[in-house]
Amino acid sequence: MAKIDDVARLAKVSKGTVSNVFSQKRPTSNEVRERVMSVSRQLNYVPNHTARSLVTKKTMAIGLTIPHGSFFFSAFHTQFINGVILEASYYGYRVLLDIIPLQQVKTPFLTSYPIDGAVVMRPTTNDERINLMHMGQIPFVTVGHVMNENIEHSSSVDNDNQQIMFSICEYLMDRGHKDIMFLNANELMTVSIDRRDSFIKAMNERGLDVAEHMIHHKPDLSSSEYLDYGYEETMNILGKQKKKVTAIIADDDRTAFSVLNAIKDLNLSVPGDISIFVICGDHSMMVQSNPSLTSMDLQPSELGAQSVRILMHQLGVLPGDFAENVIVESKIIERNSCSTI
Amino acid sequence: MAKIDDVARLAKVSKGTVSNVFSQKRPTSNEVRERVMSVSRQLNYVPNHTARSLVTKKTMAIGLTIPHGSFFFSAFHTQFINGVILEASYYGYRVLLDIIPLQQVKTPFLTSYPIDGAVVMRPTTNDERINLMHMGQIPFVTVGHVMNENIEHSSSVDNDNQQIMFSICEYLMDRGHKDIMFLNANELMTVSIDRRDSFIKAMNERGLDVAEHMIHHKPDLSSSEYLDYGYEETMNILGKQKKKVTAIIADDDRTAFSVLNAIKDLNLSVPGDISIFVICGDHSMMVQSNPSLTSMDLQPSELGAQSVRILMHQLGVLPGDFAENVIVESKIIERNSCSTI
DNA sequence: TTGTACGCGTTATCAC
DNA sequence: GTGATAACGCGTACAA
Repeated sequence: MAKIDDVARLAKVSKGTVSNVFSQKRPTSNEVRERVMSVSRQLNYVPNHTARSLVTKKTMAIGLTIPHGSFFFSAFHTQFINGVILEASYYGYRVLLDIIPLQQVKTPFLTSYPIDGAVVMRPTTNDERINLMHMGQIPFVTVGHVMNENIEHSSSVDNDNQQIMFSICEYLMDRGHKDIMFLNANELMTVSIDRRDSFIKAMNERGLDVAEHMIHHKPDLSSSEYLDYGYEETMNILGKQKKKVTAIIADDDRTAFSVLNAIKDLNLSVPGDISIFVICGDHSMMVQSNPSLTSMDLQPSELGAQSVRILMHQLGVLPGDFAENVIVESKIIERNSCSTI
Repeated sequence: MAKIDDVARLAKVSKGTVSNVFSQKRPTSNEVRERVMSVSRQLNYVPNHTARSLVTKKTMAIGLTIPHGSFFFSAFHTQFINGVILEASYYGYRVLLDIIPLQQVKTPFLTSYPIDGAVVMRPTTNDERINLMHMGQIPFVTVGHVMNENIEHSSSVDNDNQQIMFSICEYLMDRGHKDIMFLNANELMTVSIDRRDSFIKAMNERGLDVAEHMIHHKPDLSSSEYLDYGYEETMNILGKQKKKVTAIIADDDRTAFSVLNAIKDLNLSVPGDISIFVICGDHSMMVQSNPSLTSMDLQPSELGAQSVRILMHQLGVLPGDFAENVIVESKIIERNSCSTI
């Protein structure tokens, strides 16, 4: 690989000039620029990213940490990631995927992170990843709010989880449903805590109690039940335990589909016997299902884009003030999986 | 941020010793190690990744280039990415997501890539990304074979596309289907060329011609028809043009679902009137569909893992010889979307 | 085992 | 507008 000195020598200019030609931080004369570029092409020279980073202290990359225990993305994750990538590339940033293995490694981080900031998806209570960001002084934005001790302020993007659960419950209760089962996300995620609390609150406000068997949490990846969570819970509660359930709220598309299969195997129908409401539902997947699934549009792509934008503000790439905690709109998309009883 | 000198001073050792404690490239006495680690914790010191990279010439990251024109992942991509990430993390490597915008930027790369190697998904003919890797001397592995001029040898992982198409055609023809429509992937991808050729060959060998309207290619992202490709083509050929079609081969899950919707709107049924076969079908999605969709299991996760393994060989992380071109097994998973006529 | 000088490739900061 | 030189933070020979 050719280096800057080689170019400087052949173009009969100094290193600094070559640097300026590429970085465009200072003007250069046309003549010199042409010469430098010509020699660079000839030598197949490009500035060394690492050396540049060492002095600018910018890696031009942001980290994207995928949540604990959800290694198999749902459409929500996919859309979210798309939003992040697109927005980041807009500012010249790349995205470094970051997976924290469930089994914590002995030496978590034997080196600093080669990133300028991070987007943390779906934090858990006392999320270790966030403590590390905090300690490492790495600017970060979470999707879902932070519940770590010692961390007071931090940027976040989220939907209004309380409003979401209230809307869903209201929607179902207005249609006569009282026995609503909630298949929540993994219980470690703060967003699932928010939603559970709001679910109970919404039910209580209408004078309805929530029995313990009406709320379930997705097991984590290590569990053998991970993939068939929706199926298992539905078979267990509706089939084996014969509990009365007229509506099921499913956290994501996979869970919902899994529930559909269980309902079929129980010789029940949707929405005739059971209504289904999906929280994180991708439009194209909801539509293709039979019946099509009523869901909440959480705008995952917008969540991703917004989180990057906040990060860019923190990094000083985007100027001006910015809201530390942004709420992205969400609304009900009515399809054919909920009926009135 | 504390640096290595600070630690060395406080621990009363030299820089070199601190370096050795962290890199473990040379043995150090217990006593010294303890002292260094203690001071490091106290100072919140971690080695600087960038500085380390500058001298080791390794970034410990691999690039993952997502294909042109398929910004919305299908389950195939998701599974593949999972395989890549998991396998890479096993070797201590991170994954840098790399999207090449459709609109080529004027200055494609004003800097070297901060990666040690790359996995290139679904290359196109004369894929520009591959030329860049080639020029930049970056080791890479493609998923699907390379069709670039000037590039003779290159590592790749793939399924046996010819065998796949022959198996599918045989499967359908054995059930009496002669009028098979193929909704292929984007025509730029080499894998779609392989499959198209094999499709025609398989049909011809049984004495069947393939009319032009029986093969279609997914438009690229910029097209407004991108999202509803399967729906549009089905409505057009079966509905508007009233062509005879008894079976449809869909490239991926989204296309298949989209086809299902069209068939429903045409008041036809699956598999009664039309049989459907999916090439890249995610199990959990195929199963949930009604009827469940017969598909090929391409083992995307295994494709991902294998591609990383080959890359690790190229990088010298994994010792020994290795096959340059690996074929991953694929087999038909029979479900309920194909019938005999 | 430990300490030291030097190299890695670039950018920033001065002079000119 | 351009040239020389000092950082940037770490790894690694080499000498001790």
